[in-house]
Amino acid sequence: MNNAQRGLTQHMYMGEDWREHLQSENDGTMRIKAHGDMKVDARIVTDQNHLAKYADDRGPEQLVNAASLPGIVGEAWAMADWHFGYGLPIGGVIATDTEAGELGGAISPGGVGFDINCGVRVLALEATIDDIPNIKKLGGRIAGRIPAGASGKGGLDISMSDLDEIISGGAQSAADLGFGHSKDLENLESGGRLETNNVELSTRAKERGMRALGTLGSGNHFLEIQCVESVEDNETAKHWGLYEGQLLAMIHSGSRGLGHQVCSEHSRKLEQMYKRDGNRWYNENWDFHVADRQLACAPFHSKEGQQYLDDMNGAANFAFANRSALAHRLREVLTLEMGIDGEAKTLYDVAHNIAKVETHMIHGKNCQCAVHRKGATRAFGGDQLELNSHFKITGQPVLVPGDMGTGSWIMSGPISGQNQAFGSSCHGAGRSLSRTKAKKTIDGKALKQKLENSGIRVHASTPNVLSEEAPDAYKDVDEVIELTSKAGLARPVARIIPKVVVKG
DNA sequence: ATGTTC
Repeated sequence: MNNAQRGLTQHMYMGEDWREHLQSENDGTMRIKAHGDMKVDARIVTDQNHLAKYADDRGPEQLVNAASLPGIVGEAWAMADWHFGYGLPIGGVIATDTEAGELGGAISPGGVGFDINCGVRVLALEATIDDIPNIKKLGGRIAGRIPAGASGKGGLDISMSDLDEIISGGAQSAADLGFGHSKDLENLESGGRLETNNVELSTRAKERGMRALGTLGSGNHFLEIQCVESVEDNETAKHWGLYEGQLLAMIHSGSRGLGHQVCSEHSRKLEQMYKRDGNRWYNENWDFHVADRQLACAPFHSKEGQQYLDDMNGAANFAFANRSALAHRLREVLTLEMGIDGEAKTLYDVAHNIAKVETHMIHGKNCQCAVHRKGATRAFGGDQLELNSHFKITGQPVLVPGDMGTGSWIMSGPISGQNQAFGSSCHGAGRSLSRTKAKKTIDGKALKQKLENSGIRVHASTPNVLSEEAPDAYKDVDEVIELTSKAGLARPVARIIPKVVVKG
């Protein structure tokens, strides 16, 4: 039985009761007042109109379930691109008090997701579209250099000791191995490295990692050469060196099979530690109840909680190194084709599937939290100590991929202070059609032709991935950005359109 | 998301 099937047979939902507890906040969000087992209110970045469009999506039920997690604080959030996921909806943000109860509040693999440290890196080129002599040729060269798809071929040749270095050292280790510049590091979330104490990855997880460094993966992962279409915030764009007509490269990838293996093993182990108790699930060692077995969790300070945190951080480090390796491969092509390699500077690199220990103000008091962001981008204010001082007067760049036909956005966190969603923002447009439904209804070949007619070069490993990832399979990214902005989570800086799309 | 089923 795979994870999805295991989940489907064992989860338990609270149904549609939440609709009776729903109220509009008229600030780009709606609130579900705590009821039943909920310990906190839930907030969805949406409005009546937007919510009605996705009435079939069971994400809000999952958010209600998450609001009963042990040690949860503040509110359980869903970003504007939310949709149904494993346990917690994609777009979910939950924070638990690491010091709640005897061993601390919950840390949950399902609250992070399978692709640990899936994230986005943007490189800013010192070039415009007119500087590319032959975009078709460039697209072909990039597609030839960047392995994409589920084949698992084309990873960089590394030794087991290289892999161990990467798991503990992240992007720094990738730079040491010759993949990427060390000057990029200050523009990566957490410097491209999360602290690990005692990572114990399985042989299988490591085997999957050995083959995958420098590969894009499939599904919604991509590499795009993009063009800044419009600047919405002149001052911020100028400070970041962005201008209309400029070329960017956006890399969207994660920890590949290694992270998937880590999530599978920990969620499986924890799920087995919960037994049915009425319509909930119970672990008597920790006296923890969860509404959905897919939200199986351990206390933050328990052996199991700390081991997940360590292994997750190791997988996150692999993902940072993977995006470094992908950027390195891209720079090699740009050098060859355009002679502009080293000038492709890293604007930023940010995770959108991760749990991090952060301090946040809860009811007027500082609280150390395990912030789970699952399909949610960190969006820190400029005064947060972790950020490169370059972002002090703007806030952190928030990189939001849209879909391959419409465009993407670069936003910014607040100039100072933290937003109300634990310093988080949306991570994309959000799916509106399931992969299965998209495959059935969208003709991949016709879509490729349509995109190419509108000036977008598309390289995809299979026609199916085009159907699954078609613009029509996604929500309207501009509407998602507008709601995010209205809720005060992040502010739009620039809208970006694709020129070359490489997809798995 | 995923060597797309342990």
